[in-house]
Amino acid sequence: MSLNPSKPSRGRPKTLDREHVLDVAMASYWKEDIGNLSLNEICRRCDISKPGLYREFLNEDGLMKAVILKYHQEVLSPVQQMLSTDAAFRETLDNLVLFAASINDSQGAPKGCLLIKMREAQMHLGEATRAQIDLIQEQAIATYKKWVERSKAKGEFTADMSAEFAASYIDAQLSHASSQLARGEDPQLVKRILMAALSILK
Amino acid sequence: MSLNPSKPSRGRPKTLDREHVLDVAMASYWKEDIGNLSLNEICRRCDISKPGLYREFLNEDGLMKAVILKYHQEVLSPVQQMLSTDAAFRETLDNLVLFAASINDSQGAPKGCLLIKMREAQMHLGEATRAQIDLIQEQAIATYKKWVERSKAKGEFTADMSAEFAASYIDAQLSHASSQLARGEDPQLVKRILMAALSILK
DNA sequence: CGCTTATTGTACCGACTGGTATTTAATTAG
DNA sequence: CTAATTAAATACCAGTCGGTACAATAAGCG
Repeated sequence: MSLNPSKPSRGRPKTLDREHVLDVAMASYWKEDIGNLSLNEICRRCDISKPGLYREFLNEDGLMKAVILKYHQEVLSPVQQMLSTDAAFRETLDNLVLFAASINDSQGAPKGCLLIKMREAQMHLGEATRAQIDLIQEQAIATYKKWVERSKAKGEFTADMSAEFAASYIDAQLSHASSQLARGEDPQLVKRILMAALSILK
Repeated sequence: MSLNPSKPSRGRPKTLDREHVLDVAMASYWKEDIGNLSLNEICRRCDISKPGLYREFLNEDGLMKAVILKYHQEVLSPVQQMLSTDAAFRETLDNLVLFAASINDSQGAPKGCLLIKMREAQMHLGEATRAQIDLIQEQAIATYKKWVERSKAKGEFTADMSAEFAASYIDAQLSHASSQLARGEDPQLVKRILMAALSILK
């Protein structure tokens, strides 16, 4: 409607590129120590003024919530979609491992999952950010659970445990792998540990 | 020698109680968000002045290193000793689980392992603290490895994996359990996940 | 009693934080 | 053109941080 891309609105035209700011902020939070990344630093990196950032995101909490939302849409959603396909359980499980342990050794590349990293950051995350993280987390567990239930129905999941527990277990192991990667541990070892832990599902 | 407890040394008598400070600091770091605990706050809680703390511990890095050292001596050493007994592998493994998932629901009680919590704190830990953490970590892995090797020799460990990998795996799972507890997750669920993950060793 | 030695706490430092009041610049509407 | 509207950036705020200069204090020694 009014969101017409060619909107000759009143006032001074906006130059702040929201997506660019989110890109820079996401990469920064992902790669570096979240607790030591100030808004001032983000502004410096985006070459925007601080009031500009506050006008766009309200406050630090707003920025981080927007970042985690973008991360979910761009990185996590594809994985969740993969869990909704009809592929064989083991095949999907392998894909999950590949995703979690995906190795990108290029210097400065982000390691692990930003969501997990934020969840583990004990720092004072704002309420909105925290709520957003919890929401995504719940969605993930629910997705795992449905996946396991479908696989059980197909006879592809035979381990003796509830779908509920299996979902928690899978989430826990993937989270841990991400956390190890973020800490800089050897990706090959992380992958082996993950595969060993998930082997109880076969 | 000269460390005689009754030393009528010159100068103004010392009133700063090093052990008390370490107790308070350890409990604080253990229970709360490490990144948001300032030296000022520690001083307030110990009722000491800031220069007093600096004289005793040099700087924040020194304090944290001293804390993690105390934690190792008081909390971790007994566990490592347990791993050096001749008890049956499974029995020791059960004890390990009990320790890791030890439930203390009293309000404000520390959850999880301080060492793991510090390792995960992405915040800028000082060099001395970081080195101390790495050292203890290496010791732990080495202890696990020896334990597995002894158990293999006794025929009590039959899983098809190297002692090296088993040690990493055990450490990883215990770390993760600690991390979950610190995050406030349900201790019963954490324990079930841990037991499931360690079941591949039996 | 000073003199020396050692520890104390007050009061401060510069740097940085999240957040904002205020002015200036760029555009459309009339 | 002027007025209205919107966004821009400068310059600031109070608060906190890790860390320190320095003077006061309390003891033994002579």
